[in-house]
Amino acid sequence: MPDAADPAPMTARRKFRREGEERRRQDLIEATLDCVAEYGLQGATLRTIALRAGVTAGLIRHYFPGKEELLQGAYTALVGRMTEQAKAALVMEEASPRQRLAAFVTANLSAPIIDQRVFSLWATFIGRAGADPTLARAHREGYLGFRNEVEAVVAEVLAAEQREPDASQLRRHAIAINAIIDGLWIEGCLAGEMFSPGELAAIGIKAVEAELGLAPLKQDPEK
Amino acid sequence: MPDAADPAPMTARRKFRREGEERRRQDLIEATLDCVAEYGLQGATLRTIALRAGVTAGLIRHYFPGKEELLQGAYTALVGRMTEQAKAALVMEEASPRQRLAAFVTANLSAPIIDQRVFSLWATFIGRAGADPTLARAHREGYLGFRNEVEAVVAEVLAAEQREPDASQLRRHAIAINAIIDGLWIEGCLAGEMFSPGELAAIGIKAVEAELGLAPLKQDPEK
DNA sequence: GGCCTTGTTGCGCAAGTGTATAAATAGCCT
DNA sequence: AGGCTATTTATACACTTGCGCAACAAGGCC
Repeated sequence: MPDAADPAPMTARRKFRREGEERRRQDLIEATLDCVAEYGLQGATLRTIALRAGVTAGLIRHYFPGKEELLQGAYTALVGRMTEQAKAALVMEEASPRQRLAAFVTANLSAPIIDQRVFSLWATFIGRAGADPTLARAHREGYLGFRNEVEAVVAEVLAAEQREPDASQLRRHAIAINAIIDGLWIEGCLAGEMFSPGELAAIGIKAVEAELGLAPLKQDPEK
Repeated sequence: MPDAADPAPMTARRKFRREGEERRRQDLIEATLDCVAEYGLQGATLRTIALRAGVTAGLIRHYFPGKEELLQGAYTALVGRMTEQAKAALVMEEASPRQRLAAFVTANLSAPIIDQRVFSLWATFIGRAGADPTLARAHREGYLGFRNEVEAVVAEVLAAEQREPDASQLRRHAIAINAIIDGLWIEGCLAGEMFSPGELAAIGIKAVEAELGLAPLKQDPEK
């Protein structure tokens, strides 16, 4: 009785809630992306990630075999979201091919695709592509998927203009248009304040139409 | 005599050579860039860098107050080299503005500017621009410098064609052309094998000429 | 040649890292 | 209500990290 003194836990054990497995995984991945975007790969430690997710570090190992798998999961989620958003701008039915192309360019050069956080994540991960074949392949697949979408719309646009480009020309157009969008996307993410709202999209549309040899729609042709 | 036993250094102290200050700094910065490109920011530890540079880790502190300054120095050196190389393609005298523009595009889309290592470095550092104002400013300055160069050549090209674009048009052209070059540069660095030699340059030149509304030089106009 | 400066090494340290594992408790099932 | 189990916490551990410091020696100077 008297001997077993009061356990007197000086520090109470932390309260916690049990969450569904999928929910926790998503939370952890989101916290990982937050940390990578904010502190870089070196600053994204398990403890920081756990803190951001509102759990303790040990829990991560319950959902991921190790840090590497967590990062891979985070990158996969990021790429998935990016390509999904980019392609979403193409689904508008009942619009002329040209309108769809313009809408596609505009969507890819406006919020939420123009976003500094996403750019930071993209750059941080893609910077490792040279050393990590997994990343390199993931980029390649995403890039080709995106380019094929572009190529499909371009084909529609040119068909509507009674032009019949061969496969080689189509490929070149798609590569060039993809580059235009990528280049403007980067600048918009890195220094958005340098451009007035809608300016990047306008520049992009003009450049794309020039690449395809399309006459401007409304304005008088050049000066 | 007998007491002070043989010091008997089991391991001999490492031999070394004294190098000039500037030489050592450059070596250390180069080793840093190597490590960052190969292992990322997290893998670029003082010990790894020192090993690559052929010195011991402690020496780094003799030349840089801390790791952060070393990384800043490395990034500064990288940016300097990149812009220097990019601009070097413009110095050719005795060439028509159009030839200079084409040469500029070609140079920026060929080796050594198309280079996976440099791209990895660029991406790794620029990914931190969102969180590090120093990096953001460095990028901004480099970008504007590059864009101004582009704008100057564009002005020359259009002047030679008897066209008189206003400042706003010139700005838009420069932004678009810069984006074209950047976008193609990225693809060339990330997946160079996907393009035949000179293909990116050819696509870039065509896209730039389309953006400026220039008729192709040799071939019959379009198809 | 011997000294003196200082570039350079070698080692130690506290903080932080990813991983491993035991102890606790939240919440479902009966 | 009470037990079971899987989720979650907490702690330990081996290792690495950036940094500080004292000893050492390379190479110029007299």
